[in-house]
Amino acid sequence: MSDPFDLSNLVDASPHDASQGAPVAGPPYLTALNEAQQEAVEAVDGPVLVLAGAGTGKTRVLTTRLAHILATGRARPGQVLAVTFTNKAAREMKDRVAALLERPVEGMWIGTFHAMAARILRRHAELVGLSPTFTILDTDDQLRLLKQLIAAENIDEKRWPARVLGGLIDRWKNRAIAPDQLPETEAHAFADGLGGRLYRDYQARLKTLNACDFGDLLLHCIRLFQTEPDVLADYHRRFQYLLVDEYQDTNVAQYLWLRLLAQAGHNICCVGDDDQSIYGWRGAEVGNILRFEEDFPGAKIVRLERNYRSTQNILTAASGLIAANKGRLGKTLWTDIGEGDPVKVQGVWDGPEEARVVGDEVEALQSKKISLADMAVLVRAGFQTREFEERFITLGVPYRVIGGPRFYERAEIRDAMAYLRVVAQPADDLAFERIVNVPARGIGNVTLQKVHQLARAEHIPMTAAAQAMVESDEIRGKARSSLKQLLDDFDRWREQAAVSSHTALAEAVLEESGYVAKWQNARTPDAPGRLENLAELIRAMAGFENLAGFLEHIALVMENEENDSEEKLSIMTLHAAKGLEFDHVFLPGWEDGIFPNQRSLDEGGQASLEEERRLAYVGLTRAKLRAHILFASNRQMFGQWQSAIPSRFLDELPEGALERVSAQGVYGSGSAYGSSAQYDSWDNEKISQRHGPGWRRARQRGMGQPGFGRKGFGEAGQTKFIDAEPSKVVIRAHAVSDFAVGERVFHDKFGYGQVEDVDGNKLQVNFEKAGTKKVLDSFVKRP
DNA sequence: GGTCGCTCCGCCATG
DNA sequence: CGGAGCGACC
Repeated sequence: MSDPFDLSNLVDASPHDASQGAPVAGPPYLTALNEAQQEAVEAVDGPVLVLAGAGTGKTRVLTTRLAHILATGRARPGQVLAVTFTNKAAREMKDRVAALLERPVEGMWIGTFHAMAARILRRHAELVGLSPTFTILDTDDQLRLLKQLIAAENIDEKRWPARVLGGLIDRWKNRAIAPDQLPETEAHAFADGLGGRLYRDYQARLKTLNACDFGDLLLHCIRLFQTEPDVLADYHRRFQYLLVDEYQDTNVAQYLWLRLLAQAGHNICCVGDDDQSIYGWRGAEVGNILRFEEDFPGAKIVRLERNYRSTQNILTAASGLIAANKGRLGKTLWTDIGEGDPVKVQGVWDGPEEARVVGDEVEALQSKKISLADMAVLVRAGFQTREFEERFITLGVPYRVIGGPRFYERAEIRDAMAYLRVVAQPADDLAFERIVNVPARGIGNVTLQKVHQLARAEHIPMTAAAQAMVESDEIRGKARSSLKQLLDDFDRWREQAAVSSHTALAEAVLEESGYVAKWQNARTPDAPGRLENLAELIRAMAGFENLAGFLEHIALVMENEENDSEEKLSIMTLHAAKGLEFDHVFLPGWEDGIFPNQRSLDEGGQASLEEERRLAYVGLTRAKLRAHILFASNRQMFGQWQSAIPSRFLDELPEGALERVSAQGVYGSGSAYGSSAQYDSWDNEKISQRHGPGWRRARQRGMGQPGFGRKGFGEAGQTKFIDAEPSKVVIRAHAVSDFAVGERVFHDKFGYGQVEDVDGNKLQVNFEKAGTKKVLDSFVKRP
């Protein structure tokens, strides 16, 4: 056989000429790229920032660049490090590089930041005080640990919830702040100043448990690089080329990690789009991408602005929207795909109606032989998926929710994993606690507390403490015999682990522990599904060499894998949709409070509003052929009806790229609310004919949009227009309600109430039955 | 120790 | 409204 990595077939006679810009016909994979893309691929030496707008072939550039580096012999697969944010992106990159090279790629370091950091950390765990078998805790383990610590400090967990502390620690770690570096002011953010101490306690506990949380994977790695120059130098030699996807989403820790690795060769290529930075809430620093040239002097910047994905109307709408943001690097996307259909903006009565409209349209598309795989519903928040699921179930439309509960988050999987973790690592107290009485074997809270106490006092793992207590007389009766049985079982499984395969071991553990029997005997309807999941777990294990490798995979990678190939419509959050594209995209819930999200606005102000706007931009630019935005007048939240106001983003969309569609009485005519008009005008075609073209004509005459959205609300409102800067017109500030504070009003849904505050055309009304709510003045009338 | 039913709280996005 | 968590009761 020839060299297993002989790539000469991919490269023309003189491979290195490509970098010299010699006018030879490049390798075939290069000629398929446009000029900017080629530039990004061929600039292999020195730092490069590729500003890749949505749909400009970013992934193609990344993968081609990787293939190019390998094919020209600049590096062997093991000398390239490529990091992404999601497992999906990593997988795609692997697959596409393999496709380009026409062979599977092995030995390449392609994966998420966390997976790559974990891989490095495993090799040098002792240097940061861990053993190489360290456990990676997920959020659930983390939470239980924090609860214990909070209880140990006699802090009221009701007042200072563990999840809040978890969130704080997470943010500190995103910013690479160790407990001893925590500023006093930050420590005070939790339990009157105990935050810092709890953070320290937590890190100490992790160490005794030989465990890491997600943030630690990067932080330990950074510390390793900083304190062990030899190790770092080794990685400098190893990684000749670095590639970073979605650079705009890197946080401080990831940035430091990258900088340390890129210190030597500077062959770093970062790809990103500041307009798609949507992870500020988890510590992403847009500053990283804006600062790239300073960080890497002499960096080459390549802009990808030719969009291959969307129609001109979609791009116009998206560009118009994002133009309202400040502090952008600035890009102008263009396409020659053609104008396409206008972006549809539709107001509906309420949430169920919204789902119905989308469902109807999906069926209409289906009847035109359009595949469900080419359609997606993109929502702002997870809870919004429900109404669509219900509707699609009713209609019999196959769908999948992407990013729902993960496989490994299911209780039965976590239980099974806990057993295996204790086998692999006896010091894993969290896992031990989880399964010590699952299935129930008479080891109650009292026994557990005793074990806990001894373990703490002696600084030994709980399994060791339990062993000691079984041998002494401290525990009696059933608890003692059960505990002894369990510990003996673990001893036996550990012996077996040395001799049999990990799948056989897992089967034995689940069987002999009585865990399978627990579900077999359960008479609940979910039991068969859980058993099936356990079987799936064993099947998934078969693909791994050993138990350790599998546990790592589960902790970092495992996703809900659908093995059926049926075409389905996708429902997912906007965050999950980044990087994807669909012919037909539905964007429901464009209402102030939902999108932009109120909590985001409350916490982050202007910066958050801009991030929300980028999210809207991401949503629109997922669409290839058609985008359909919806908003509802009434929305049920926490089981209560709320009236809703159209998203301010709707005002920012350039009119020329839109088709506004709205049922009369829903939005548009203040007086029609509550009249019969709303019931007879659901037919979209009819409404469109009746109102849509009229609005567009009106707009073209420079008249604004009578009868639509905020701008038209309230007959008393004065609509002003500033021609020079249409996108900056703040009409709502001028729309003044003629209701006065103190006035008694009537609302169809909420009944009678008293006006407490007037803000433009928005009223704050204290309703007698429904309490204080914000409503638009057009929704109430004088009694 | 397990189960039922009550209360409370959330619904922003993630590896 | 729905799920988690907790106390009362079996």
